[in-house]
Amino acid sequence: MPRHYSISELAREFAVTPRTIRFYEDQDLIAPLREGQRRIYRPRDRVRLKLILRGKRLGFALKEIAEIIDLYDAPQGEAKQLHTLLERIAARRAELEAKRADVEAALSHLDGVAAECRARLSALDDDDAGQTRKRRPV
Amino acid sequence: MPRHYSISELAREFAVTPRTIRFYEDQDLIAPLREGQRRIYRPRDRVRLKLILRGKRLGFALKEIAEIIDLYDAPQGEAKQLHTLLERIAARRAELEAKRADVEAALSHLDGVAAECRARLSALDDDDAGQTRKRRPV
DNA sequence: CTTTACCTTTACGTAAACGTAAAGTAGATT
DNA sequence: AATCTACTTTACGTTTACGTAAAGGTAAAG
Repeated sequence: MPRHYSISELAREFAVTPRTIRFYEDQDLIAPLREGQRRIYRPRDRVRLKLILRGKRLGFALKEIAEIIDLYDAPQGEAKQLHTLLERIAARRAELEAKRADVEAALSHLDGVAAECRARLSALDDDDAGQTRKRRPV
Repeated sequence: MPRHYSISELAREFAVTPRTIRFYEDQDLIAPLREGQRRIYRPRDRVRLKLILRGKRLGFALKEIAEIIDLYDAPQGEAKQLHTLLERIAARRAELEAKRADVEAALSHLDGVAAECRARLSALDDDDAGQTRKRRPV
């Protein structure tokens, strides 16, 4: 595994444009090293990008994603800070569980429609059978 | 339960503005009746709005949501159409399962951070105990 | 030495999803 | 009759998340 990546390497891997990655940097979501003028992305930068894109797929805004990522690489500090960190993690957990509930609801709704769809299909088959006997019933 | 709703009633219930609901109508996502000039929303319109908002929470664009909703109230038609409908449903299902996987990954990642956080806390407690004996260990 | 392949910054453009104001309508209330 | 209250349309404004040139730097290849 390479120690670091160029911007277009990362762009290719995650199917985004370099512009997108530079934009995330501009929004302080990622902070690659520089080698002269060029950006050098370490594995941890790659992980951050991955987290950003996952957050996007789940419908989080970049600002929210920034807060979420901050949770990940901030587990330093005193006991009090660790406690507030745990609270913020719990809040994010709740958001994610809500999203999971939404996904489950959407899935079961979709399954319901599919079931009805298949029912209509078998009804059509039955009609067909009653008239022409061409298809076998389910 | 009321047979129908005004736009501001729906807006209140779902915590959006009337403007938002009118916008969805402009985008052909919803089509209320009219009583003179006023919009009248039936229960099915309310359900549609609910589906729209759920789609939004999951990060779908309004155009995608339009296609998804079309799946729901289109289960009419011939066998061939029903088959292509089933295929499109399967495609949406795959998208939703991918989203669910993303949610699960994010949740377990978050749990990992929380665990590390608690570990650091107990380490701090241990240090404390070794020095002052004030807190009990976990 | 020039071309090629990447990279850089700067900056204006754009699509999506509404926000917000303006100006008017229509029914209920005082 | 006048004033609310809730609705309407029209239209320009705004934020987010990039797209898309434009103009230039740098190192390797031909």
